[in-house]
Amino acid sequence: MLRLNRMTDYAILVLGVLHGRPGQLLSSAQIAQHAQLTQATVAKTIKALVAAGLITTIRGTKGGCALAIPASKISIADVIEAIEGPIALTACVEGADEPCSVQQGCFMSGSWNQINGAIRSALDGVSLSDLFNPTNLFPAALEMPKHTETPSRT
Amino acid sequence: MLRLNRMTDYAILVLGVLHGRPGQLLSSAQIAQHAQLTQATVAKTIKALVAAGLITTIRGTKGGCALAIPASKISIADVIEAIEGPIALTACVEGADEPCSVQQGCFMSGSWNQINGAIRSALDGVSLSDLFNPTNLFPAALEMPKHTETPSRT
DNA sequence: GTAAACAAGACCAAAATAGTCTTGTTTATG
DNA sequence: CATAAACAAGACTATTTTGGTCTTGTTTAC
Repeated sequence: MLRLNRMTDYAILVLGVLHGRPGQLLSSAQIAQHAQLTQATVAKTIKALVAAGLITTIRGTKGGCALAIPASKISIADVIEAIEGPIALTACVEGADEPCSVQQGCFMSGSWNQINGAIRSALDGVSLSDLFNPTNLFPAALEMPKHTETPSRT
Repeated sequence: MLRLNRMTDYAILVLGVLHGRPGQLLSSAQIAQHAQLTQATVAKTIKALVAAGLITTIRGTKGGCALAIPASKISIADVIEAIEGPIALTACVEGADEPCSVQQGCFMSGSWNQINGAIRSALDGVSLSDLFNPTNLFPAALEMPKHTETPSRT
């Protein structure tokens, strides 16, 4: 199923909230409220997004988070990599933690790298603003929708 | 990480064994031996591959398995779908079991479908024979390598 | 100094995955 | 026709991964 894990889903939600309120510093509690998640879960998500350089935070009272770079410059691939690590279908790939133990390196790795590259560029080709403002698809401008229930993507 | 689950890895191994011995009927025990897996695990893998129509089996003594269609006609996407179900990054997609509960359908689904389509075609573009005979990449003909240890792909 | 906010990691719970086992059916062979 | 070899199918268990919570610490505005 190649499913994204739930944390990645949350990350997209969090980024969507920030995207919908440009220029504002939002606390993790505020984000949690808008995304319908607990503050603890949002904090965990934020940690990964900060580490990846996608959002910036300011500590202390009056602190909060904001997008570090414009949503149009953040690709889906960036988000997935921030949460789940490198995008690759197997470990038979350069830089994998635990290389395939098949003799003389995996004979398939060439093809897998090709596949992974194609997937990577598919994910790189869609930015968060494409995702949040699908005005290309539906010319009538849409508001940033509010998630009112659990995200629930299988 | 978008990783394939281990069963899919096994499936590719099993198909690789069959591909390496064209025209032969191999029992699950023989396949298990060549793939360095237990017979029970191979049997489970075979079940899914048969259900997907990728291999055929003959029951009874002298029975066994063989590829149902040439390896060049089986894409990676076929194998993944056989084991893991539909290829899609989220459930925000037509036909998902549990649709995203966001109001009025998920506003992102258009973009996700686009992404999923790109991934799907990347996986569709590589056949098992591409994977097993990467002669395009390395002109010198390579033998079907033997997996001598656990597949171990993370 | 106090409270609001981020930071980081330990830890527990729940869910998904992998693997095993048992029982049943089919069929070639002597 | 009995037997053994092979597939078929599903129940069940164990392991691993993931998700979520909790605690403690640091920073900073007031």
